[in-house]
Amino acid sequence: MTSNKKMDRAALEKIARMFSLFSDATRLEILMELKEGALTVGELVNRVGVSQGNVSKQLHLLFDNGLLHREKRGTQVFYSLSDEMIFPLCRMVCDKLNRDAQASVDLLYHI
Amino acid sequence: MTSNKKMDRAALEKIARMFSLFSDATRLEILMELKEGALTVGELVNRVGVSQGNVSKQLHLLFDNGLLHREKRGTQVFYSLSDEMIFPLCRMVCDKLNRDAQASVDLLYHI
DNA sequence: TTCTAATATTCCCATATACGCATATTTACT
DNA sequence: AGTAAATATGCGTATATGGGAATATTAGAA
Repeated sequence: MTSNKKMDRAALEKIARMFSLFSDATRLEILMELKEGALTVGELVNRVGVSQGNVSKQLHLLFDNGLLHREKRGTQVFYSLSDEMIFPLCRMVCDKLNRDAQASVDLLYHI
Repeated sequence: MTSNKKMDRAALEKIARMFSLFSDATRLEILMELKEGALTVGELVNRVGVSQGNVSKQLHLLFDNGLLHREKRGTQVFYSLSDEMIFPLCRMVCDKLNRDAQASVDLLYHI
């Protein structure tokens, strides 16, 4: 786990796959909307600006990869976060982007 | 920054773009190889199992997005990490994958 | 059962991209 | 200048995928 040995390709592919789940704005938006709690597919369709079919597909993708929890209630399906990891992850990326943006400002300032 | 307001689409696209840089095993491998310090393109070609042209392209992609530092020395080019963010990011993803794997084991164990 | 609402799935299209190969470019050295 | 080494770039291809539209499926209500 904490070894220094080179990470093998298979492990890197799994990690890459997980990152790829976060590499789409629509999926990120879905995850953000779920921050406060479970929502139905329909409610997510209302909030995110894409088709119902697409929302459903993205939800399944996230669910299949262990990022969402699913609960059917009548004809509705409630999805909720099964892992809060996404928030600190986004936070780190945001901080990096902000650092870069600030660096650009500093550069301009220097002129 | 710490507001609760909904993150807008443009911000999410930027974040998604950054995640997409980490969503390829070859790029992750390059980043891992650079953990101990700067390496030339040629050395990276030796360590990562893809063509020279491809390594060069991935390096440029990472460089253009502010993840690598570049230094020409004669005919060689040394690339090094300009941001260590990738390691805690990978760590969190790894931990998540390990939790899931462990959960699978537990599930089997339960039978 | 029939109808309706909610969700899932299929089909198709357009775009993105990882990759190898070949070639161009750059830099140092003779 | 000419050559060789290192890196970058252009081209073509195969694959992946986000998206909408249409359709199928599921489950409750009448």
